[in-house]
Parts: sequence; C-alpha cells; structure tokens
Amino acid sequence: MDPITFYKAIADATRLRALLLLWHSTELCVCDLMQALTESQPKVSRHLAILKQAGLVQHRKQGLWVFYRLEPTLADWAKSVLQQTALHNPEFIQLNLARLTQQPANACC
Amino acid sequence: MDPITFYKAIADATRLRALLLLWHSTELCVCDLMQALTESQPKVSRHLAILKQAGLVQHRKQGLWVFYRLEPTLADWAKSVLQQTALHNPEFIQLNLARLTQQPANACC
DNA sequence: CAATTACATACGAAAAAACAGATATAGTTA
DNA sequence: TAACTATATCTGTTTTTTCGTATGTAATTG
Repeated sequence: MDPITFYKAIADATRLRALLLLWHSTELCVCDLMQALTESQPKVSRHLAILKQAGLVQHRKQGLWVFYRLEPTLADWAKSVLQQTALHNPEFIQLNLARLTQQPANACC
Repeated sequence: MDPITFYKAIADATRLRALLLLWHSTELCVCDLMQALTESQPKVSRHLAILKQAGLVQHRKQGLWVFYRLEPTLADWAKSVLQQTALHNPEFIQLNLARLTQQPANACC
C-alpha cells in the first residue's frame, strides 16, 4: 500500500468517516452509510468508489444491496493507522455512530 | 489535532517525505531538505509552511538558517501514525535518507 | 413485461491544491 | 554601506478534487 495513495484516500471527511464506521461495524450497505453520514446517495457512492479504487474497502453484492467492509488484506501498518485514528478521535464520528446504532445496522435493507 | 487537517497535510509526497526525514533526524534546515528531496527552494519552503500551519512542525531561526523539527506537542496518535508510516515504508524515503546521510546533516549551513 | 429500488456513473461547474518563476526580506559578510 | 545568502512569499497558471444534478444499470417485485 503506497502511503500517498492511502493518505489521499483518507484525507477527506466523508471518506474517513465512512472508513471509521466500517472499522466499528464489520459490514455496512450504502444506505446505512447514507443515513449515518447524512449525505446524498451519489456522494456516498462516489466516495466509496474512491476507497475501493485505493484498495481500502471490499464490496459484496447481495440482491439489490451492496455491502462494504474494510479490505481484510489491508497492510497492517495502515490498519494500525485507522485504529489509532478511531480510538483517539471518538468525537469525529460520534454523531455518525449514534445515527448508525439508533437505527440498527442494515435497517434500510 | 483534527484528523482531516492532519491527513490533508501528509497526503502529499513532498510533505510526507519531509516529515519522515524530520522523524529520523531531529532537526533539519531548509537546505538539508532541499538536497534530500531534490526539490526547489520555493517548493520546499511552501510545503514546510503548510506543515507549520497544520501544526506538524516547529521552526527555529538561527542566523541565516531556519531549522525545522517535528512539533513536539503533536498528539500522540499522530506521532504514532508517523512512526508506523516511517517503520513500514522504508522504500518511500530510502533515497532521500541516503542523500541526507551521504552529505551529513546541516552540511549546507 | 412494467414499475420500483438500490446503487453507480457521467457531466459540467466550482473550489482547492500545486507549481514555476519572480520578487521580497532578514540576517551576514566584506 | 553594499553585496550576498538562506528563506519566505507573491502572482498567475495549471491540475486535481469535490460537488450537485441528471442519467444509467441491475436486481426485484407485481
């Protein structure tokens, strides 16, 4: 994993939030993320495509839905970076995480 | 330290390289970095200003020279991110580091 | 098959970032 | 004081990123 590719990918609020939400929940569909991030569908979809392109997430199609998860083969140092970020910046995704748990995961599906 | 500010700052090859060089050597002047990065003076200076603005580096004036170092009060999680990046991506700064040690630090000053 | 749903992508505009080259500044040396 | 050196900043331009809106697509349902 090239560090610049990695850091460019996470240097955006929507993408970093999505990633950290995925770090908390093992798997989320696009509609989960739309609700948690309160962003439009094309915007979420576009940013997920960027994360996919950068090799940070995986996706799996099931019926009408697409479920995203962190790329399991992501380099350990990159996983560690995400973990540090998640653990020490709770306020950054606090509200998004709350919206996710209020409305239980995959509620839209 | 806001994570987006932090990641935007390091999501550029010149800046990340400069930071990692500073992570290795405790203190470097602008001309050291110019040589190690093989980049123009205005370019190096501009990127250092961005790192300063983002709170990632400190600088100290001494005579004609300006010495930069990592901001000592940088949040621990951010330091940890830099460390992970440095330790697990040696090839990313290998050449720059070589140019730094061939020509011993502060040789230009 | 027609309508619907969940998601992806194309397109043009706007904003942000990066660059090269020129110029400014502040110390230093002669 | 004049010339010089190391560094910073300005200016105009180009490139990259981001966005909203509209449209496309594939699976599902009726």
